Amino acid sequence: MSKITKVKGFPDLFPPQSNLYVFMENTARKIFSYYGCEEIRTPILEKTELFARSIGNETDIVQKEMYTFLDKKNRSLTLRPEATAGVVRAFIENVQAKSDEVFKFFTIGPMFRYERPQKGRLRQFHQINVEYFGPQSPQADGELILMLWHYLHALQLNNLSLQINSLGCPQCRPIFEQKLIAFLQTVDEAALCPDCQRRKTTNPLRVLDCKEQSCKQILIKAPTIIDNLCSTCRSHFQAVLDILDNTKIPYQLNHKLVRGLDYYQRTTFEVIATSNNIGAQSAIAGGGRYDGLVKNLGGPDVPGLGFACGMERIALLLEVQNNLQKDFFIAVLSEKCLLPAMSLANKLRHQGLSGEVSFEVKSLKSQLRYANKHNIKICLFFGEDELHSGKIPVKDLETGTQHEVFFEDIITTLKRFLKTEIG
RNA sequence: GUGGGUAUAGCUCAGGUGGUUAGAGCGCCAGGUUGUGGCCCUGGAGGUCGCCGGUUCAAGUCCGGUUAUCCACCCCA
Repeated sequence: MSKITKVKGFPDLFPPQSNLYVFMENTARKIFSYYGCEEIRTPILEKTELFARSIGNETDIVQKEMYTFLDKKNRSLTLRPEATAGVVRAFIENVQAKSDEVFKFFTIGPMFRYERPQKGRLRQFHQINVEYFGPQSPQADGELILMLWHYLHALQLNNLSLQINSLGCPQCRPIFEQKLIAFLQTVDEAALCPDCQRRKTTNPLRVLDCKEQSCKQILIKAPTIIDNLCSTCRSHFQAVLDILDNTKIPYQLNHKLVRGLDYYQRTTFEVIATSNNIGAQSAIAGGGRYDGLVKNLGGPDVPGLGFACGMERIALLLEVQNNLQKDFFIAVLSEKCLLPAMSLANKLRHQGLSGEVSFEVKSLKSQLRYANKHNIKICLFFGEDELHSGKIPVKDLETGTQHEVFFEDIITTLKRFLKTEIG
């Protein structure tokens, strides 16, 4: 039989790699709870229209990266390429938002984009996503970034760079865009790369983060968004920066940081890893404010903001953990002992001890080798002698010391062994 | 969608200019005298050399195709 292999870009996660994901998730739950942020779950599958309307029909994500297909009744459905759209949709459908009320949610799960896989990028990838609804105050933008930084710190990540920018609002952004277009018309058309010649009219902001050296050269003299914000946006942005300054979070203003999703306005930010094992896809988190989005998707006019962390990319920065430590291993030396050994293991596990019991009789040597390789702390030898004597050898594999213990004393003895080891 | 690299044991990889029974390290299994691990020693299992076709007396090695995978571009987390 030919074997069936996984779908391209859809990963299987096994230990020890999968342990990193558990670590990232548990840390997120812990840190986010300090901020009053609660976990929600929304579907992986949504109506295609949701993404077209929120992310933007002209974006690359919608144009060429979505897993879109028709179901049995010819409805166009899409595997979510990002989380925000679905969360906003769910918020509108489930939450009766009163004015001034603040909601803080986070969600963890897989996202899907049809792209060519490379380092730090898969077709099914995983994100940790935070969304705030309600607050229009820059205090919220600040807290969100603080929380993200707190989280990344809790993961003990180093060599990170926080990049921040403001994209303005529907009042001031168009004016800036006109200025930018005007600027681009003064430069020699041929000096721009073909992509930018096109972007110049379709999405002028994107010209700003073009990677082409020639374009970068030209853009040095381009007007910046920050210099062209309206007074409201300007003071909002300054208030966010004040929070970062006050809490001593290092950041870099990045005039060229424009996001690839249309819904962002005002504050946008991105965290870049500068360590060398991350590969070319070095943005590990990104987010910002999306005030018009809830209304645009048919909800109330409620402000929103959030960020996403790419778990695969963060995983590249984490040390792979060792195998799980286990408290005990019961070596079984005779067929007659298989049943009582299992029964003993059962008792120990119900006492909160972790461990394994051999499923078959093998040489003691090989069973000890197994215990040694699997991070077992204490080994018990269960053979026919023990059945008769009522005592069992208990060996501390780290120190090598060994005692004979009556069966009724095993639990207290093991707990004592494990305690002294820690203390 | 575009470009480049790689494909040999469970894993990481060696295998100049084609030439007998395809190797190493790690891992796995078993032994090194009775029921005691790690270190060390010995032995063993395990591969249609990604797949299809071509050149040749002879292909893991050369050529073509195909698939998979990695990396990069584009874009994004």
